[in-house]
Amino acid sequence: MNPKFYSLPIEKQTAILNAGFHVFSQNTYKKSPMSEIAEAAGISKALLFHYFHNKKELYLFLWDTCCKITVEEMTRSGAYKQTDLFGSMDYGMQAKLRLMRKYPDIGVFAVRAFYEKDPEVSADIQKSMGQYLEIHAAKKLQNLDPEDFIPGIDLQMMYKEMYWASEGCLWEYIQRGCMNVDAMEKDFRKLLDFWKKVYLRKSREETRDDGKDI
Amino acid sequence: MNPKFYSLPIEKQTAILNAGFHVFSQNTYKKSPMSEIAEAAGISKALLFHYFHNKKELYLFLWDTCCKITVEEMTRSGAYKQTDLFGSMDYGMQAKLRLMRKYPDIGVFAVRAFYEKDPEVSADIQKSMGQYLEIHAAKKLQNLDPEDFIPGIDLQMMYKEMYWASEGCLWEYIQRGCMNVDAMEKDFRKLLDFWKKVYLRKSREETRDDGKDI
DNA sequence: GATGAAGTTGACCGATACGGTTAGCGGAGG
DNA sequence: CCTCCGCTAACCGTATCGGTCAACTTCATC
Repeated sequence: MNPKFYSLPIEKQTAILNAGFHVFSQNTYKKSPMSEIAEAAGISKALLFHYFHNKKELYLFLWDTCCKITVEEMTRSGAYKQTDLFGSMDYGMQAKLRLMRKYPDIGVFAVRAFYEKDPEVSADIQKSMGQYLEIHAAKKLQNLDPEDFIPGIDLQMMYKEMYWASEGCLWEYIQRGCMNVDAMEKDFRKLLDFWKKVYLRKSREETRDDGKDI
Repeated sequence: MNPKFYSLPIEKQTAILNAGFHVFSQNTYKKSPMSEIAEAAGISKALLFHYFHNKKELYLFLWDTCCKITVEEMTRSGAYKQTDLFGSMDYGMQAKLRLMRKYPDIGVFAVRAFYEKDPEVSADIQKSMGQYLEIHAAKKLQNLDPEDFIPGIDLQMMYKEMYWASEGCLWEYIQRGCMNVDAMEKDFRKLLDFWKKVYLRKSREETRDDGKDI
């Protein structure tokens, strides 16, 4: 990959990145033409080939930057430092939203690349995964105090359920095509509030008096 | 579309359907070649063109059968007749699982087709949507008795959250590529049990004694 | 304003893949 | 033996692909 890419104005750099993310997120690796990427980025195909020797190199570069960017944003958000569960979820969510605002298709690109089966790239993708995978660990659960939550609740299940719900919400926006990040943030925040009210013991105590009949 | 398609042995019919669902779910309409569909169905391209005059006809046929099949399965499941929320969710889930067992890619195909932008087919897709859209209505919420649930809970939010969680769970399987429907059913059932325990008032009453301290 | 380096592109190349057609194979039924 | 019918290999004209290259623009330097 040509280092001159980095001396491009940043808007053009992200334009190229986003064009790549977009095209590769819509189709298989083999069915994603370089010409389409160039057009989406607003440059000529020849220039795209000037920055990246071939399609494979561009693809793997996109994958690498995708991973790097995500990890950076997540660690920088402080989501991993926070000990409070909902707090760290909030920070993590904000980091994700910031990412999607700058790179609308990075999420879909990531999952497609991860499950890409084309032998020309799949091996390299899987090989580079080792470094990034353990970060997402769900060890969050280990240092949770059950006393904070409503009695008898399965904390692992609760966490899984919250993860799925936020993923489901996210996919609803993704599928729609146009990424309205502001509306997404509102929805996520409503989810967080809902969970706090339902799962946390303290907030339950406050409203418990209403329901002591029967 | 050639009516002789229907006189094929049913396994071959579903093989062709699934091949179409699969290929069209992986790529854009334009980037999904008929040859690939034929190969996935285990027949020659020429024969595929014998049953469907051209690509567009096959695509719209797939879309129509997709809608028809789904509506049939959902109404037949009794999910719409049930008045109990979790019961109807259970039935609906079972119907969905039955569908995905028979047509593993029908879900992804449906969303991709719905948001397909290719002018050759998008208009026809959108036109035929009118008939099917109102069925999915969330009027379930109207005849829910708040007394059944824990006090102070936002029922609409609860329903949305449950919907998102099941979608998120489903997408996790879908993205992985291989569709392990049995594992999916287990996960869904665990979700349902979890929700019942957390949201329903009755089940909360039973476990409340454990947590009356402070 | 001449010069040269750097940035950028339209046009091109060989190969392949596409949607769709057709001639013909093989088997069953008369 | 003929004929119908399910089915396919091979084919056709065209479009598209990854990748290259010569030439054009831009712009700083002298």
